[in-house]
Amino acid sequence: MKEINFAEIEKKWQQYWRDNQVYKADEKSGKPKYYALTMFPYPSGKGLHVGHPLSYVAADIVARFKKHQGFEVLHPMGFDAFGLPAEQYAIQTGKHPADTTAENIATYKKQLEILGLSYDWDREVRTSDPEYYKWTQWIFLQIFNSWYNKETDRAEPIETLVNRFKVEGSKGFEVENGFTADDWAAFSEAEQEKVLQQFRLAYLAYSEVNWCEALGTVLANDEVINGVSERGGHPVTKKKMRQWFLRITDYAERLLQGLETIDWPEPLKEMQRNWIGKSTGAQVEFKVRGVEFKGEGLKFKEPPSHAGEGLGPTTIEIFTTRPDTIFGSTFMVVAPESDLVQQLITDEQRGEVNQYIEYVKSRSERDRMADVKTVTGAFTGSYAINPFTNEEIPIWTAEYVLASYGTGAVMAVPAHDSRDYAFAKKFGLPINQVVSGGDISKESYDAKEGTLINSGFLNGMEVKDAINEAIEVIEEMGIGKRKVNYRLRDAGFSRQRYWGEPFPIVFDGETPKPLNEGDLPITLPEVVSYKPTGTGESPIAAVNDWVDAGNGLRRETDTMPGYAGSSWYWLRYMDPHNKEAFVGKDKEAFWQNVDLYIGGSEHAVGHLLYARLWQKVLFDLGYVGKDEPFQKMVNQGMIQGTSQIMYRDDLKNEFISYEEYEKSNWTWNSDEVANRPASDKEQLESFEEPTRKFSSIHVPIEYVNANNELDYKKAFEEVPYLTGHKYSANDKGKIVCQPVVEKMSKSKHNVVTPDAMVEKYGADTLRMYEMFLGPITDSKPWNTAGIDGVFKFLRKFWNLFYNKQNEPEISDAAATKEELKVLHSCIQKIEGDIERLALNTCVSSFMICINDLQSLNCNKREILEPLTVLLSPFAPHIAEEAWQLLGKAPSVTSAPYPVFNPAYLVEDAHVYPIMINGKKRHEITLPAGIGQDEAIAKALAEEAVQKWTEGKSLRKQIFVPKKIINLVVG
RNA sequence: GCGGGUGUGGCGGAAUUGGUAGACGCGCUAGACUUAGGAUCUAGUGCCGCAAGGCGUGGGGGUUCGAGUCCCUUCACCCGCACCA
Repeated sequence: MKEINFAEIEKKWQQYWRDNQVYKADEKSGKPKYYALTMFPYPSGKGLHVGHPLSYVAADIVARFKKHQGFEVLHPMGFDAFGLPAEQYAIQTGKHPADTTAENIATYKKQLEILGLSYDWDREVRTSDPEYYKWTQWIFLQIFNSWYNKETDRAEPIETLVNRFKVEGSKGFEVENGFTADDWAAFSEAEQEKVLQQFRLAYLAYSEVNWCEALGTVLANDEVINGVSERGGHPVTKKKMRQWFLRITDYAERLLQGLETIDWPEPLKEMQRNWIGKSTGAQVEFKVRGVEFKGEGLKFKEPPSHAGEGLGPTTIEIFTTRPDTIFGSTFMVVAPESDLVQQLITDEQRGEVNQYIEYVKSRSERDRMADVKTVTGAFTGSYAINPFTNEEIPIWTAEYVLASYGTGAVMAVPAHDSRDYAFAKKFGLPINQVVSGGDISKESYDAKEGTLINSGFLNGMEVKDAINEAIEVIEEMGIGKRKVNYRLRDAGFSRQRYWGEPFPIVFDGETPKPLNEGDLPITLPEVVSYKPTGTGESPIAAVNDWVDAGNGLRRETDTMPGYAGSSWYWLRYMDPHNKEAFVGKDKEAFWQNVDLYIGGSEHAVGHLLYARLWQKVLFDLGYVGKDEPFQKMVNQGMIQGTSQIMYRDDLKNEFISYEEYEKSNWTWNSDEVANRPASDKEQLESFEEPTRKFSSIHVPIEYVNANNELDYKKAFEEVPYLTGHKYSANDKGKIVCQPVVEKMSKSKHNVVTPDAMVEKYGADTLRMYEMFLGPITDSKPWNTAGIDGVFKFLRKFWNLFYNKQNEPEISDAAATKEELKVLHSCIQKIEGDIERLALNTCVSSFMICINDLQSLNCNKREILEPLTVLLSPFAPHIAEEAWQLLGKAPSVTSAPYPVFNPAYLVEDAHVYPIMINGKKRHEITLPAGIGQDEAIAKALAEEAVQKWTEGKSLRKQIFVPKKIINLVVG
C-alpha cells in the first residue's frame, strides 16, 4: 500500500496555487459568473476552530465545482474587523485594537490557507481598514442624503424633497409642523434641517441606552446581566442619548416582499417576516374624559380632574388588529415608559403610578420576558370614552404594553385577548364578550372566528366582515382609519465606542452637516486611553484636536455599529482596490449579487436584514443593479464542543472523580421534590441532609482521554489554574470527568482547532470528514471518531494509481462497461448532490465508487481522469497530485467537469422485491422492459411466493416498473 | 407565552416524487496475512427467536395495496424572541 505524503503534497500545491494565481477571478474571461460567499469572520484571539471550516469548505466545494463547470467564480474572504472584543482587550492592555486585530487576522489567514480554500486573496477586505471604511462612510452619506418617497416607492436624493418644499411647502407630507413654500424659504438652515431630519434615511433621535454610572459607560445588551453590568455587577439604568438611526421602517414592505424573490431557508424567511411583523387593522382615537369632544357631543358625568400640567391629551391613539371587538373594550393600557402616562395621572394616583414606573424601570427586558405570568400594572386615574359604547373606561398603565410598538397604547378587550384577560382578572375589570365562541369564564376567546354579539351595529356579523364594517364606521366617524402596522423599528446606528467607523458628520450647534466626499476617509484618531470618558461619550470625545473641525464645528464622536462594515462587504469584493468608487460600475454589472451565501442563522434578523436594506438603498439610488444581495442562502449548523468538567469537594478542598460527586449530589429543594416521580422521592426520603459541597471547573480537553479520564499528574503540573491544588483519585486510581456538550469557546477549554487534525491527517481528509459528518445545516458536537474512514478512503483512491510494487501505473486500455457504469453513477450522484448541498452523501458516493473500482482492479485512464476532476472540489491537493500522475498539466481546477452519460446506466434487468400484503418476502430478477401481466405471472410462479399465496385468493396486484411487485392475498 | 426546528441501529447518519428502512463510515465479532498490529484483506453485524417467524424510524390513532415520508393526536429535546395588541 502506497502511503500518501499529504504534508508534502499539500504544501507543494498551495505554493503552486499562490505562485500561479490559480484562484484569481477575472471579469474579462467571457464566462458566465458565479459568486460564492461565506460570512466573513470576526478575527477573535481564539483563532479558527473546527466549526469554521464547515461553511468555508462547503462554499469552497461549490466554488470549485462551478469553476469546473465553466463559470468565472468569485470566491473571496475577508475580515469583519471592528468590534467590541478588540476594544475591551485594548482597555485591559493598552494595546491598539488595530495591532491586535492585525495579529489575529494573520493567525486566521494562516489557518485558512492550510485548508486549501480557493480564495482570491487579492480581494481580501478588512472593515477596519481606512481604505475600506472610507466607502462605508461614503455609503452612509448617501443614506443621510436620501429620503424615502412613498409615491415612487423608493429612496431619492434629499434634493428632490427640498425642491418640493420650495414649491409647495409641506403639502402632502406628514410633518410635525406644517409649512408653506414661503415658510421654507424663510427658515434658517437649522430649521430646515430640523424638518429634513424627519425624512432622511439616516437621522438623529433620542433613545434609551444601557447606562452604567459606576463604569461611566454605555453597555451593550450583551454586557448587561439581570440588570447589572456583566463586569463588576454595577447597577444599569436607562439613559436617553442622541443617536443615529437608519429609517429601515420605510423599507418594511419591500423587505417583506423581497423575501418572495430569494431562495433562502424558509425558517429564516419566517424569522424575518416575524421581525418585520406586518399586521393590518385600524388606528383609532379614544377620547379622554374631561376633554371637550368635537364630534357628536357626548355627555360626561364629571368635569376634568387632571391637576398640575393642566389638561391631558385630548385623545389617545391606539392600533388594533381587531376593530371588530371595540364594543368589548372595557379599559385601556398605556406603556409605562411613554410620555402619555405622565399626562394622564391624576393627583390621587400619582404616587402609586410613579412607584410602578420606577419598578418597571428596574426590570430588564429579560425580566419582563421571563415571567409572563406575573401581571402588574397601575391605574392612572383617568378615563377614556369607548367610541362605540360611549362608556367610560379606565386607563391603566402596565409593562405588557410597549412604547415602541404601535402607538404605545392599547384598547384592552379582555374577552378576546389573553393578556388583557389576565390583566382584567387580576385587577377586577369587566370582561364583556362580543364574539361568540369559547368559554370566557375560563379563558379569553382569541380566535378570529365567530359571530359578533353585544355589539350594536355589528351584531350577527362574522368576524371578518365585522372588522371591515368597524373600520368603515371608524372612518365615517372621523376617529381613525385603516392602517397597516409593522413591528419593525428603526435601526440604532450609534455606538459610544472607539473601535468603529467615525461618522462623516460635523455639528454646527445641534445641526448635523455631512462632510464632503473629498474629506473621506475620516480616520480614527489616536487616543491616550481606550477607557470610557465617564460622560457616556466615546473615548474619541476626549481628543479635542480631532473633535474640533474648525469654524466652530464639532465632529460626531459616536462611531458606527459592528454591522456597518458588513452591510455592504460583498460589493467591495467585486472591486476591492477601486479608489474612485465603492465598486466600479462594470465590475458590479458583471458580478451582480451573491449566488450562494453560507452563514449562521444567528444573523437572521441582524446582518441579513441590514445587508438587504443597504443593497436596496444603493439600488434605489442607482448604484447597483440588484435589489437583493444574496440570491440563495444556506445556514450551516453549529459544531459544538465537548467540555470536560471536573468536580471539587469544597469541604475537603480537593478535586475528585465524577462518580464521587454523582453519588453525593442529592441536594434538591422541597419544591423540586414535590414534582419528582415517586421513585425519586423514596430515594430522597432515605437520604440524609447533604454534608458535602461541590464546585466544578472546566479542564482542558487535551488532558482527558476517550474514557473521560484525566491525566491528572500532567494536568496538575501543567495547567496554571490547577497547579498546587489537591486532588484525590478514585480506588481505581482514576479521576473521571463529566463530558458536557456545549458551545465551543476558549473559556470552556473545549476548543478544537483544525490545525492538529490537518497535521495528523492532512487538509483533504479534514475537509471531507467535516462534510461527511452530516447535513451542513445540522448542529452537532465535534467528534473525530469516524475520521479514519475518510483517511482510508483517500488512501484507497491514491492506490488506484499504484501497482502492487508501489509504482505508479495507469492503463490506457479501454474501460469496461461495468467500470463506466461505476464512474457515471458517481458523476450523476455527485453533481446532483452538490447542487442541493448534500455534501455528506457526496462523500458516501465517492467511497462506494472507489470501493467498486478497487474490487474491479481498475487503473484505467479513461476512469481515473474524470474521477480525479470529480474529487478535486473535495480533496483539491490530492487531486492535483493525481492529475500530475496522469501526466496532465496543472491545474486540475480548470479541467472541464465530466459529462454524465445516462447510456452507461441503462440496465437490462431489474431485481424486483416481491411483497405479499405489503411485506417483502422474496426477490426476482426480471428483464427491464417487462410488462405488468408477465411480471405478476412470473412472480406468482416462484416457489417462495406460492408458500404465501397457497390456499388464498389473490385480491389485488400492484406492479410499479423498476420499483416493486406487491401481491395482496387473503 | 410566541415563533422555528429535530426525534431512524451501539454511534454519525442514508432513504431526492408514498415503493426493498438502516446506504456510507465508525465501532464491534470472527477469520486471513503477519515478528508485531492501532497496517491491510475477507466475512458478519437493527432487535427478539434454535428455527419458522415476529417486531421495528419518540408514543398512540388514521389514510393507502404499500407510510420514516401524508393526516390527526401526544411526548421529549434543541434554537430564536421585542408579552407585538
